[in-house]
Amino acid sequence: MEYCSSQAWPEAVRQSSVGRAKEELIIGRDTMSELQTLLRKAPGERGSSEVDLTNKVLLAIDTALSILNSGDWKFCDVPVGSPSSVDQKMEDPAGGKRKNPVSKDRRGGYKRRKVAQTWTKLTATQVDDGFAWRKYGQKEILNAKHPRNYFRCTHKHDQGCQATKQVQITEEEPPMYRTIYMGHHTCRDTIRAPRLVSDSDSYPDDSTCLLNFQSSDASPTTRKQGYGAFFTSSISSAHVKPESDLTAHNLSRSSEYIPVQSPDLTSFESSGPSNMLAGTTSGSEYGDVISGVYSSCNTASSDDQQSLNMDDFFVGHDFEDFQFDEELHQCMGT
DNA sequence: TTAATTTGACCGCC
DNA sequence: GGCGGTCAAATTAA
Repeated sequence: MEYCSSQAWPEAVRQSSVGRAKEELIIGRDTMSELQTLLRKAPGERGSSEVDLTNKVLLAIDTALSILNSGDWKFCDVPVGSPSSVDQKMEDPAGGKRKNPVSKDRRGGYKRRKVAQTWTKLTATQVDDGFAWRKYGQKEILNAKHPRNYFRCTHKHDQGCQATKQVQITEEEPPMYRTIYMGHHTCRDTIRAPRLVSDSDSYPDDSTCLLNFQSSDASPTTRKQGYGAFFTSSISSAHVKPESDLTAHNLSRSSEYIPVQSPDLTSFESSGPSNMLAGTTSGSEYGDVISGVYSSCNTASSDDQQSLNMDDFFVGHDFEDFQFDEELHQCMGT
C-alpha cells in the first residue's frame, strides 16, 4: 500500500488547511469574547443569544479541529490517493486477493487497511457526529461484554470516503460509548450548513461537557442526515440507554426514546462537541450528564488529558483566562 | 423499490 | 491459530 509523505502533499494545500483552521479558531475566539461581554451583563439583559454564541464558538472550534483532524497536512499515515487505490483492489475480483471469486456466497474478501489516523471519543451517550454512517459489521470482542460495531461513511462508494468508526460500550461503570474514528472524511457531505440554535435558551446546571483540545487530532466535521444509521443531535444527546447493547437497532432507531421538544429538532445541523452542549438542553430533562472526552491515539491515558469543564467554561468563568492562542498552537503542534 | 441493517464468512495481522 | 476488521448476501424497514 502506498502512503503519502509530507512532501507528497502540496504545500499550498497544507497551508490553506492550516489557514482555514486558524480562521475558524479566530472566529471562535472573537465569539468567545463576545460571549464574555454578554455574561458580564445581568442575566435579564442577556436574552437568549448566549446559546447562539456558545453554539457559534463550538462550531468554529469543531470546524477547526475537523480541518486539523483531516491529518493530510501533517500526518503521513493516511492511505493516499482516491479511495480508490484501496477499494479498487478490494472490489475488483480480478485485481483482488480473493481465492475464490466465483463463489456466490463469497464474503469477507478484503484487504485490511494499515494504520490510519485514529481519534477516540468517549461519551456517556451516543453522540451525533453528524456524518452519515452505515453500519457494516458487528463483532463480539474477546473479553468484552458488549459487541463492537463497525461503521463506514455512507459515501464510501459514491465519493470514495474512507472514514470509518467503531463504536463500543465500555466495561466501565457507568458504561460509556467509545467511538474510534479511523481515517478522515473526504466526502463532500462534510460541508455543513449554518448551525441552528437549540430549542432551549437555558443551560442546565447539571450538565458537564469535557473537551480535550490537547492533541492535534479532532472530531470530524459533521452534517446531519435523518435516516437510517444517521444520528441526530436530539437522539444522541437526549437518549441514554447504557444498559442496552449498542446494536444497530439502538443506534439507528434510538429516536423511539426521544421526546421531541421542538418540531425542528431533528433538522438541526450539529456536530461532535457542540452537540454535547446542545444536547444538554434536552438531556437534562432526564437528569443526564452529558460528558465527552476526546482524545487522540497519541495521547495515552485520560489521566493527563487537559479537559475543559464546560460548566465552568460557560458559567461564571473569566474568559480572559482562556489562552486560545496557546490551544491553537498545541493543536497545530507549533 | 430503495436503502440500511444483520450476520456468517473470509482474510490479514500478530 | 486466534482475533479482529471487512465483505456482501439476505433480510428488514421506510
